[in-house]
Amino acid sequence: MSGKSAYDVLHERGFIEQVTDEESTRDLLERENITCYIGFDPTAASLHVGSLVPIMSLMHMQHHGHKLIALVGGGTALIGDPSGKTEMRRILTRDEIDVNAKAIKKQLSQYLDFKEDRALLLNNADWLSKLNYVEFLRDVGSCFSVNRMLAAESCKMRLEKGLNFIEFNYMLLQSYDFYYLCKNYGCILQMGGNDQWGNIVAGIDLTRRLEEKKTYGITFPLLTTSQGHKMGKTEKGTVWLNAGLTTPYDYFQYWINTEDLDVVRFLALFTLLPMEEVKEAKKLVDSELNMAKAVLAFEATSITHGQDAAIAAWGAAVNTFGLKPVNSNLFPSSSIPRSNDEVGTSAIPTVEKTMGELERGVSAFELFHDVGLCKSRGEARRLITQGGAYVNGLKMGAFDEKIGIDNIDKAGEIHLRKGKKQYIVIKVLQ
RNA sequence: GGAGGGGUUCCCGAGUGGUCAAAGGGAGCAGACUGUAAAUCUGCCGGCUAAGCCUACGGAGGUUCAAAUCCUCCCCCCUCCA
Repeated sequence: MSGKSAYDVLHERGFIEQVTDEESTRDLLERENITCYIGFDPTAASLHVGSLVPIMSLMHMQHHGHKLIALVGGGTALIGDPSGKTEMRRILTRDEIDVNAKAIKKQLSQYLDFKEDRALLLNNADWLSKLNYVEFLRDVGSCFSVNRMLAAESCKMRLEKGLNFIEFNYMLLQSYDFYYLCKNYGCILQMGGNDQWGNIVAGIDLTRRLEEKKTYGITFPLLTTSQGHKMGKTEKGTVWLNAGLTTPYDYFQYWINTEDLDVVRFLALFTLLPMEEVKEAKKLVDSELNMAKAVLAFEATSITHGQDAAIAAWGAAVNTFGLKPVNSNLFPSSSIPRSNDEVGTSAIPTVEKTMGELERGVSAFELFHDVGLCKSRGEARRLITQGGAYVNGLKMGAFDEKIGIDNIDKAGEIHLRKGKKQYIVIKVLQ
């Protein structure tokens, strides 16, 4: 990397929302290699796009030689963090959390290098579950002012709705984590979403009181799209990082559908392309802006699913949407293919059918439902009646029109399409 | 523990015996317009080859020709008091 420090990089790429002590944090990251940590909630078996900002920040930190601790909150998930949430969430069982924690550990290894202790994966259940209540109250609880906790922004929202004691304790546990990591692993920087600000500051206070050590905190902006939508949520649900839950094709589609106003911001956050190239994208409009979206989608897919999957997803987009190749003068650092010569279709969602199933013909609305394009037959009926269903590029007329062997093309496939964006290929097996 | 207020379709939220598959809004889907963007306009928006039937208004019973609406018991949430 260049002469830039990790702080500069995070700063210029838009990762930084708040810093507890900006000047000394910047100095620190320029001067020495430190250990930092971010917590991940094991409330699901996979992380989703919402966790990508922390993950990317860790990647940058690692590239600059800092040591990482990815903390899986196996212990704190038993409590449930109330910060920034309007309602209490379900408390998971110990077993569920353990399963999730393992999956997340594995997932993070795709992004971060855990070799030779360059990064550590820890589970706070290892120490939190051993705590003794009375001792904890005396040693840690005494350091917290309830008045202050109540005044915290993160608490206010919940005070209106109701907050029970177990959640109210969350801050103490997360603070204890930071103290523990500082003491045992020399970790002096905690990062997290801006909703974690209160917890991070509390951890810094606690560490200072118990260890007499200065520690630091950085928070990331809580991303919403320029429409105000949460990142990583679509009509289909959460966009997961696990290929089994969200296919690379859908993942690519998620990114290429980025709103105009978000493209530059997202290129900076979610790709590793040099900032000079990212900044160039500010000038792009129309078809060139769409190329920038393609690059964003390609790079993001490549980071999460690998380059082969990214190329396949890109190829599918070329086939289905007529995606144009990206001009060679744009984003020279990107390895996105520059021509459409060797495009495969493998990444388009595919369903297999046998000849026998199609011999007598299947009513169109049944087929659209079976194949998963419509949630119910009724929806499929409406779709077709309203003129939003296509077979091999031709608009369907009647909802009960039969689809059968006559519709199979030379490649042995039937192409179904719902609206403009959803494609399914039926592969007919002999 | 006492008093009061609530739990309605994906979400918010109206409805307090039939006209209710349930107003309105949001989300979503489709069409037009476009750039796989946004905005806008139009249609759709529980299931079922469907003028009918089935499933739905926290749960279980009951009253009634008829219940989301009335009664009984139970569960959960919120507010105030302790």
